[in-house]
Amino acid sequence: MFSLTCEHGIRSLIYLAKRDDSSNFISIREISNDLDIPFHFLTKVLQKLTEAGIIESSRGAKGGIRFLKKPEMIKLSEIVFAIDGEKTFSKCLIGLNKCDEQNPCVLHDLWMEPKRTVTSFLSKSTLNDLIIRLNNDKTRI
Amino acid sequence: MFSLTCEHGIRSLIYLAKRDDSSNFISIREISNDLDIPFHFLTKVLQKLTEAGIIESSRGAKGGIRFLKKPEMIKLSEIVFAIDGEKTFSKCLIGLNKCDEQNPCVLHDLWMEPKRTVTSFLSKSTLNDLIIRLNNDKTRI
DNA sequence: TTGAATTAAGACATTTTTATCTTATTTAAA
DNA sequence: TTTAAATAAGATAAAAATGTCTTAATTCAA
Ligand code: FES
Ligand code: FES
Repeated sequence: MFSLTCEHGIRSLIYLAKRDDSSNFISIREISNDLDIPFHFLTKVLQKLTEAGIIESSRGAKGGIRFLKKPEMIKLSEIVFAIDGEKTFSKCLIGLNKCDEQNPCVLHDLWMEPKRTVTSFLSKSTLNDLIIRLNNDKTRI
Repeated sequence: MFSLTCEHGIRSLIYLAKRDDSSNFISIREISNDLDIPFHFLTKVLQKLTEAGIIESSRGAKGGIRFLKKPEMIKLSEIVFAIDGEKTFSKCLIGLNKCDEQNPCVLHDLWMEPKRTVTSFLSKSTLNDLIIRLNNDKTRI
């Protein structure tokens, strides 16, 4: 559903939201260790989120990343769009060049409703909505 | 959402269902030309569908592929599972090793409903449900 | 001011996906 | 029986995604 890169990005931000004291930077090395994501791969994933203005980074001692936006304002859809691209869920299911009412493929009409529930899930869910679930100690990142 | 391979598979079967006279084989070269899919790539895609028992193939003159099952019995989910794998929509959204009520990730609960609408769309839609939409001449494969 | 810690950036390697090419096998019909 | 037509299968190539390594730049604190 999402690229591996995107999965790493989502998990990192959930981790960050859980740990966030909103003033200090959290080191990428630490995220990498705790979430078991290859360090150098992760730095590149997080650079995308930095470019997207979701987080900011600082080099050097005490460096790392922290939120630019508040976790209650960061929607899952922003993260997915920043990493996998804006068109992630608006492309035609069978890869035709356009996807709209004027140019429907055979799947188009039937796909609209499930598509709506997916995109609404992504655009309604914020990082805060997600981390509260960590109160249940079964729940994993 | 689907791999390109899977998109090609779905489009080919829709094309086949539209053309099917159920007794003759339709040549892969023809499908390749009409749907603008690279021929040798397409033969491999269709081999997966043959292995899955959805279609059968015949070599030689007058060869090609035809349905083994009736199009009204072939669900979109079968095609997707045959090509992209059984777990295409049952894997954890953020890539954790398990996805069930006993091992939920932070997204799990919120994902269940949109996931249900997607999987139900795939398991309810048969090839026949799709090709009737081709009566509308706007509709494309 | 220097050194240690840390991310940025770019080169490189590996794996997976997508695409092409060649040869073998099968089928139908002349 | 021979030939043309077609898919099967396997080798190879190209592109994209994933993963690693090295060097540069930056930051903090001793
Ligand atoms: S045109 Fe194919 S899903 Fe909309
Ligand atoms: S455990 Fe992650 S979606 Fe179910």
